[in-house]
Amino acid sequence: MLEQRYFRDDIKLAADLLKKRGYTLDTARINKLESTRKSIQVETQDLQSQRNKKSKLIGQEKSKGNNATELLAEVSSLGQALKEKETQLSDILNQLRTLSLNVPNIPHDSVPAGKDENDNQEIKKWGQPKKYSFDVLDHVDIGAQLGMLDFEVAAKIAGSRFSHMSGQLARLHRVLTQFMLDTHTSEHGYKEVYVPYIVNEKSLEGTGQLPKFEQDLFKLNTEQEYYLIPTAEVPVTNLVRDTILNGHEVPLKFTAHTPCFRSEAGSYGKDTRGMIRQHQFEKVELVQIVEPGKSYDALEELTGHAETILQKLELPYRVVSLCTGDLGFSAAKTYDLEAWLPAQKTYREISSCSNFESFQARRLQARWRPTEKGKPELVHTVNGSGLAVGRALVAIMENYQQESGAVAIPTILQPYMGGQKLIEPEV
RNA sequence: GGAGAGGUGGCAGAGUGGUCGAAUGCGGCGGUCUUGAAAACCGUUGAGGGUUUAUCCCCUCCCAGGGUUCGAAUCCCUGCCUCUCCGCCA
Repeated sequence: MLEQRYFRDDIKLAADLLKKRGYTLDTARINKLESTRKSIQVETQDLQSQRNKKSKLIGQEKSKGNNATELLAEVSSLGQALKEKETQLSDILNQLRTLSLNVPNIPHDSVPAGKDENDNQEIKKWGQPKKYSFDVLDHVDIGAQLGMLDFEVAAKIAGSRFSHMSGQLARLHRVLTQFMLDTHTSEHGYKEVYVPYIVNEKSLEGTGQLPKFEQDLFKLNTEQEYYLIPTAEVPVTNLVRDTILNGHEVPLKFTAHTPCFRSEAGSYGKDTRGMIRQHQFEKVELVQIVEPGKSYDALEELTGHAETILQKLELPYRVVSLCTGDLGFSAAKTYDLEAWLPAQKTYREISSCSNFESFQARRLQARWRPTEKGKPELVHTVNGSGLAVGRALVAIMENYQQESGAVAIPTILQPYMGGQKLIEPEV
């Protein structure tokens, strides 16, 4: 959600800024709503004020033992008009709210202009893709050869876009999250949190998934409006919903490991092979709640924390700054980390780190008090994956594959795997 | 799942339908006193919004949403949450 002042004082500017990301703001409608809002609000408040005064007088008269028939008549005639105005006002406020909940964030100045992912800007590259003396396989074939990755049985149990792992591969998958969490808590200063995997509408509205992206979510068929989380960003960021933090509490740095559930509606035919795009996957998330002036530093820092994981795993990757056209709904700026996949001979997204500025905070009413006596201000929220565990596993399988069909274990993970250096096919 | 109790300001805790945005206590902030601090005393202390250059002024908010009423923190309905007891259970 954008600042109200954009709608009131500078709608032209807002429209121009949003144009950059290919969004057309309905300025005519907003202007109209805004001007009626203004007059109706003033009228409503005036009527309310009259009513309050007269009702108070009635009370005073009655306590003196007088009967205030005249006043009573005056006020009840106000009642009808007031009720009408109040309904009109709340109707307009609702319309404005719905409208603003559907307006995306404004891209930061530093975001490269562009239409789609082809215009994203590569910021840096790290590591050298290995040369292989044999024909590389993709993770699906590697997994099949190991006998530890099975999509058919997953399809039987659930359906398409699910996976089943077993043995050492399942262990490596688990160990990866362990390693990521340990790194972020002990080296990067994040506090580990455990959170619900099911959330209510309010939480999803707070982080921007609702009302616009309901079709991407799994909604539970229960009496209450429950959804499975699409990312830990939702429950973790909502920790600070409706709170005013003291100056010394900021920044907050949280990390959480959760499963993520995405309906992937509208991605038919995309990444149908393998575990790149699943309905259920694991992710270690990084979330920072920071003061407004520091959110861009925090974004750089947090992105670095995610990069650290890739570096420790010795996986070649690159950092890409998403262009205005490819930016997510809530983000003001996003870096994607893309790991090298030898089978696809390309870099694929494995983490996405974004600064939302005050966009989420405004929806969440997440604020802080800069000074003891000062007025509360909105915080900024920054988050990123650190990393997507399934995709990290894919990257390891493909980058560390051996001619024998085995997969080497990255040095950093070997202690977690009981000193084992290799995952070999089951006989 | 059954039975009961309750949700009020940073916290604790009052509140006969009529100056209640809310007593009181604690905490916080400012001051007096003190070499300094503590104690004591005095004052102050919620959030959002409208109008305004600003002050003033006004409106809304006592879990949420409806309703009754000239007037609701107080009465009625619905939902959510918390607590206690019983049952079941990882």
